[in-house]
Amino acid sequence: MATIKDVAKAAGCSISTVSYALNNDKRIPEVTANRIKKIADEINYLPSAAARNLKKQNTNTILVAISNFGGPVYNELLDGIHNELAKHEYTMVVSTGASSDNMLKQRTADGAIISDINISDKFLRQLSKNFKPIIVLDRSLNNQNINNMTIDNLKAMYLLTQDVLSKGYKKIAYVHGVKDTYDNKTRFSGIQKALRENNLEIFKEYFGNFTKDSGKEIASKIIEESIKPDMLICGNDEMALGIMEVLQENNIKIPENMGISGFDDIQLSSYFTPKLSSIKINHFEWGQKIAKTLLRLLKGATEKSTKELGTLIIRESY
Amino acid sequence: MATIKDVAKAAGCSISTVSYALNNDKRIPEVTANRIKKIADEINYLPSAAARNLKKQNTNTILVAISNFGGPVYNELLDGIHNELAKHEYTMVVSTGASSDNMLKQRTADGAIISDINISDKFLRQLSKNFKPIIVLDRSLNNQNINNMTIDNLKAMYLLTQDVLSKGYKKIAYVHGVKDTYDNKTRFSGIQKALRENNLEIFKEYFGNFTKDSGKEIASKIIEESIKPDMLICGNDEMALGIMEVLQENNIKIPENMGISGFDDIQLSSYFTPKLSSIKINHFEWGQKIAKTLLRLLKGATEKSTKELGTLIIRESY
DNA sequence: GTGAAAGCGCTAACAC
DNA sequence: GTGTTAGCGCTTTCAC
Repeated sequence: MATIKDVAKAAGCSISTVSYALNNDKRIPEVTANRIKKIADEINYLPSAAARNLKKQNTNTILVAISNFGGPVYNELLDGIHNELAKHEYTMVVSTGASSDNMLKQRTADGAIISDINISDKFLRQLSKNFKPIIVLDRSLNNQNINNMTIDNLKAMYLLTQDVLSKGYKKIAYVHGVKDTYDNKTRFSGIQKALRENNLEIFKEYFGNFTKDSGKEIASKIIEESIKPDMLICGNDEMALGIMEVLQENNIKIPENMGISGFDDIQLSSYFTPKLSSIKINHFEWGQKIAKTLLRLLKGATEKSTKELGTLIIRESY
Repeated sequence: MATIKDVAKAAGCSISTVSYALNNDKRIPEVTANRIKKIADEINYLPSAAARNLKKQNTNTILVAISNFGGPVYNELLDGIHNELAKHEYTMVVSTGASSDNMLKQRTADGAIISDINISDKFLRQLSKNFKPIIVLDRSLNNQNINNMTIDNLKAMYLLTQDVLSKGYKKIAYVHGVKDTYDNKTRFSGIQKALRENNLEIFKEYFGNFTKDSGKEIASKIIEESIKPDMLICGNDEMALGIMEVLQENNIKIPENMGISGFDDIQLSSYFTPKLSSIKINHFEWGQKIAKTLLRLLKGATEKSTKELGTLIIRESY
């Protein structure tokens, strides 16, 4: 590995001159700078991030921590964030699980975007003491170094429930995702709010974990029940899809025998028969907004927490 | 930010003792070590990756560079790689576009896994001079520091084509993905090999770019052709899905009027009507294999290039 | 068992 | 315009 010293030797100058030249400092005449750059290139020199980061006390990198790569919701969000960050010469890096912990602890990034319920509030609060801007997408957590930008789950579910009610459904059940998560709780709150305003109560609650498999299990239970709900509002699309699959295999017709709705509007949902009604979030745009906010935070700005609005997509499932 | 110095001061010992204690060096008695660890914790000390990386000349991090987050094929692959790497205390980080370039150049990782055709062979070869193990998944590139682990496209497509032939299809067309990519070329070669062995020739070639939209465009053309193929072998599922959508809208029945096949077996393909026949790759397991190989490479082992086998999934589309 | 000190590869203040 | 040098925060060799 060639270092700045090697370049200096090859160019017959000092390492500071090399450093200046390579960083386009105006004091070095263009001719000299170009000569040095050429030499650096020839001996295959690439600056070491470790040394530079240590000296500059920053990394020019943003970490995005997600709960897993397998889910269908992150893709566009990540592309949106990256799209915006790249415009500003920031490097974006994505991690999950233990890797996120490591990256966060070691301050391998100048800022972080968190969407991983496995990372505890406590850890994040601890971290925020030494780590500048953190934006959380999956919880309501706030302090001088932590901002939250969440989806307006409550409002979206409130609207959806009102629409469901207007279609005449009476026995409305909610299919929970992971119980204590921010998304699940606020989604449920939206339903309850709409129900309450209509002097109704939730007919039944089922408990899943946001996965398709948990939806299937729930559907198996529903099939055996003598008194069934007439509408299932699900915490997300994946559970709704799992439920529909099993229900239909057991000759329960959707929406004739039972209505169902999801949340997220993943791609699959519009291909399923019947097409799933859901709440659509423009994840790409949301990602861009998040990145823009982070960039402002990095510059020292103070930002308010925001809520991203979803739009109700009514298709065939209720 | 607390540094090792602050810990030393607080503990009333030297920084070397702190370093030893924190790294579980056996020379430090457990009592002392625990006391120091507790103090470090109290003052919120976390070691700096930059300093440590600079000193140790490694990062304990693996970079995975992919072409975009939007595609449906990477998810399981990434989870597979991470799953294996995490077992060995490595940090995995994923990047795309310019971020990948930056990470690679700056040696922010000890090794890299590349699946991004936007990164040139030349750049990779250059990089391999200073950067230890690189595994490429999307091309056939080899030198002492670069290994390739690709999908056995040729074999898979050969098998698929033979199956297609056995079903009686005669006018077989190929829908290309991005023309000069390894995946596209080798997939086409597999088809040609099978055709040749049966004294047949490709009936027609269409040119897309692996996206659903390019599939739609191609379908629009096909509709207007007076002499149509009776079978479309597509370079991947996404194009096949796009084609099917448009074809069906125009009353061309699949598989009655025209057969079609994909490659990758993405989740959507089994939900589409008709269900798409494709080549399935177990991306999670493949990811694990890749990580294991990389880990061995990191230890200095020499590895041969490998080809991951796909399995033919015959459903309803031909 | 503990500490002093060198040094990893850079940046930037300062001197000339 | 160019060079000298301190120092970022660690690890590790060498003394004691």
